[in-house]
Amino acid sequence: MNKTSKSTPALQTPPSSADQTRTALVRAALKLFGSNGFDGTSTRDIAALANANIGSIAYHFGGKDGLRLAAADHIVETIQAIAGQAIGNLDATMATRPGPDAARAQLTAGVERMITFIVASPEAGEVVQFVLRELSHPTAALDRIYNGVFEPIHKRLCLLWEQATGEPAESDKTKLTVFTLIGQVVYFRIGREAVRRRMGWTEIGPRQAGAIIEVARSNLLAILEGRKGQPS
Amino acid sequence: MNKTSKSTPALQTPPSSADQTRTALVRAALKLFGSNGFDGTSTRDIAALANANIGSIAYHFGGKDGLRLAAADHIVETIQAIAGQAIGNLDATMATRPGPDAARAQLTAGVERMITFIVASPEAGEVVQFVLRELSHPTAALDRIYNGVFEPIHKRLCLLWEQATGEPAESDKTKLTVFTLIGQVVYFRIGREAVRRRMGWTEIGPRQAGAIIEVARSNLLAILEGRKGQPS
DNA sequence: GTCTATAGTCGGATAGAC
DNA sequence: GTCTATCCGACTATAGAC
Repeated sequence: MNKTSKSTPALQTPPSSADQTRTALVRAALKLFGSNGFDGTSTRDIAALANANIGSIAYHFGGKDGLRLAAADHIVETIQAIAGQAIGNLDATMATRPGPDAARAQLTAGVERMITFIVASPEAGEVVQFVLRELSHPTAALDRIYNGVFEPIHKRLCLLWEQATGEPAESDKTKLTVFTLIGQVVYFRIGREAVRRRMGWTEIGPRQAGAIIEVARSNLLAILEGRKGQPS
Repeated sequence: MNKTSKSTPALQTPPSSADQTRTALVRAALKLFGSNGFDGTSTRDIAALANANIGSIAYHFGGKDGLRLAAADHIVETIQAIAGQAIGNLDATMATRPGPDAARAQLTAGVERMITFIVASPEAGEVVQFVLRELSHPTAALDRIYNGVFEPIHKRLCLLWEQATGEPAESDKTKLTVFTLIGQVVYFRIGREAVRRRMGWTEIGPRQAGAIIEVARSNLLAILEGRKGQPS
């Protein structure tokens, strides 16, 4: 370790040059895996984008597969941080037991934040594409993402749904309904190009995200309203 | 791989004529492109699955890219046939101008048939995955699919929406709403693995599709109801 | 029209210098 | 820990036999 630090080290854990290489490789891998797929990405490209050498991938992660797992873990951390802000965590909900109105407010706020992230954040593109590919061809990386992201967030939303409507959180109907809520949101990322063309938009930025939020919120409220008078 | 195996076709028919070879190659290509992606599919695999030889790809389609275009055209034909049954075509709607109730009935029937195809049909998996990849990295194949499938079907649904709710078909709100309807359906295909795990289902067959249809129909009716009392 | 052989390129993994 | 050189396998495309 000759040069101690290229840039200002963090407060608590000064990143060694090894850690910096690891992080750079994971970020580059996620970007490229998401964009071009696992097979479509060469270790050479990853190393080049991370400003690292090819051998460092084998050294730090054992190989290309190790990088995929590391990218999955990175996604879990990223989404958990965002979802924690957007809809809180499971334990908090169990403890506070918000009333119907509070639960509705949390649902609408959560949907709004989900859209903002998924539609407007450039990072979400890579993440969504990465997860999509894992969903169509599951590897060990999907297990981590499912257990760390899908299941906890979905359970959290089901719980909010129960408190907003009275329908049991773990009933099939509630679970499927929550999936439809998620589906109508993520579609604006995966079908982004079709939406862009059909809407005549040249880009999908914050302004367009606002229009999407309005429609999604309107849908959510209508579905909530319908369920009140129509118990499962 | 014996050259004597002409009597055991992999997909449909013994490749004895040029047209049969073409068709077998397109079907094999769609299946493999959808499953493993364009880059993840080798011309060797395609030829093997179609029981054709590698050289025939260059001969009939000029190369791998030509096969992608041919697969896109095949998708357009397939979906147009299904969508024609499910929601009729544009001209028919313009001519008949169904009332609100008839339009609603057509919408619910259309959503139901869309789900049945997208969720339960094995063929839909290949098609959806193929289109998904085109959406994330558009090529000339997406242009054909967008013009032949996305735009006409979306316009058709928007028209039905107008007749069901009174909201102008080509307003941003209507167009976005129709996208959310589509999104909540296709999610059950692309997020199929996550749905399967969360629901504890071992498969997603007709029975499970029925449960999904119930929820989607319930959502659709609620959104329609909400829009009646809440004009754009 | 169909099939084979081959040329040329690019991929991941590894060994070893520094 | 970092980087280079290299091996070996897999790919597309093409030329030419049948």
